[in-house]
Amino acid sequence: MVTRSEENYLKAIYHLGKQGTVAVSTNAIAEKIESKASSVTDMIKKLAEKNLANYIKYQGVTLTESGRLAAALVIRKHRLWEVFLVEKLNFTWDEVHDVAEQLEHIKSPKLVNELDALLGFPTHDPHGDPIPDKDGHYTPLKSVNILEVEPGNEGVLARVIDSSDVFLKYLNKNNLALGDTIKVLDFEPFDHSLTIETATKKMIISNAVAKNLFISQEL
Amino acid sequence: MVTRSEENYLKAIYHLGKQGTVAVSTNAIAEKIESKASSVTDMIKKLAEKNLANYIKYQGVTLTESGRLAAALVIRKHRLWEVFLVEKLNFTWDEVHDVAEQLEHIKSPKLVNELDALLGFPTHDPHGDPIPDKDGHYTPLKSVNILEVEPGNEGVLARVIDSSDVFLKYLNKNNLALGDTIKVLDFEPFDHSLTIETATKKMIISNAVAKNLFISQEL
DNA sequence: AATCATTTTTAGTCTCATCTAAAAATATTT
DNA sequence: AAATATTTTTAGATGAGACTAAAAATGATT
Repeated sequence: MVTRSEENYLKAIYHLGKQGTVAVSTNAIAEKIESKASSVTDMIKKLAEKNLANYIKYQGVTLTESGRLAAALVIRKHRLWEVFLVEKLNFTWDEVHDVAEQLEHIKSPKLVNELDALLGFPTHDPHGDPIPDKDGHYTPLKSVNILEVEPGNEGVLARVIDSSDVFLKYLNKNNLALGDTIKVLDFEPFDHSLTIETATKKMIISNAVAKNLFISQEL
Repeated sequence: MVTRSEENYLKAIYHLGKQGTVAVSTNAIAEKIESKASSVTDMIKKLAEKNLANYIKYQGVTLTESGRLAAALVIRKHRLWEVFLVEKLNFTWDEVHDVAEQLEHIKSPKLVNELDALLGFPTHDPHGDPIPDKDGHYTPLKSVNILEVEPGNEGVLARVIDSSDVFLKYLNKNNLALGDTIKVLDFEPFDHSLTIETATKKMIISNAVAKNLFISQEL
């Protein structure tokens, strides 16, 4: 049995180390999970013991095949629940995270599969992140940071990185939502801000905001 | 903060002691929760410390007003999730219990209220048990065991007690479901079995089955 | 009322997941 | 390459929540 706490560590390693393929440092995990390095060392040992992680002292940690799968399945649940909360229970995308963080640990294969079906087998969560399938696989969205788009080109807002309350509220306030078409008009070299145009208006976004917006140009 | 474990104890006391109004023994709780009497004593002390329970050594335990509310809200969540699983996710009523046992501990007032709305504010769960409202109140179903019904009278199947797989499968096989109107035709003193009549057929049910069927005569 | 049986409580131990403080290893700087 | 700084690990402690075994209280029986 993988405990709730172990699942959280697996998730952190998965996110920090490109699906757990790249070694992640003890401190990085501690920061992500908001714990202390010593706690992380303890837990990593336990994960290695259970064959979920590869660990060499002082060298950081990666995930084994089964660790990677376990992490992906937790992330799958997290993102499916996020879709459910937004689509069926009228949550806004800045409200879903804490609840999904609890729901992702519910253990019931049937529940996950039925939830998936109820939602129509979604491929992305409300933040634009891809939802892994039952085998932990997904096709990463080919999205590009809006700062790398040449002025004059446009695309669909496909993903945001920061999922803090303030940032998502900022997006709401400015009528920016996933799926919106955004055209890049101008890049300002002085402060690295961007002028963009949406269906409804023209606006200037700071570099700090732009860094968090990813658009997909295909679709 | 009420922990998951504390919630389980509150629920047990609530169920065993008529909403926690009647003193419940340490042993009874231990049996219900599948733990040991010593563990129960420890936990009861903690609940009393938090003003959720009234505890006098060797005299059993009752719930305080806030303990009663806390327990009712957990039960509310449990039963709402059961409805959700059956109505939206194609669970059969014998599959819901374990999962609902996990889901009932999710903390999010918004989640509960929205779920309630999504389900159309149900008043009873799939087993016929009433769902408490936000204040922990509910009108207990005035249902009576079918063995206590005078031959000749009828009612609506409102509640079943046994929720084991075999029993629920038995009901399915014999086309008996909650909401069905059942008329009692005859009581057989020899083996305490009953002859009943449903919309579709006449049948004889054993005493063991009859003990688990409750019908409501108003509605 | 005295003995026996049962229930409940206490005392002490265990595991899990965390922490602090100190020691050890690695990385960086001069 | 030595000294200093940073990171990581170890050692030992803590709090939940559970357990076993023994002691204390209550209840039942003669």
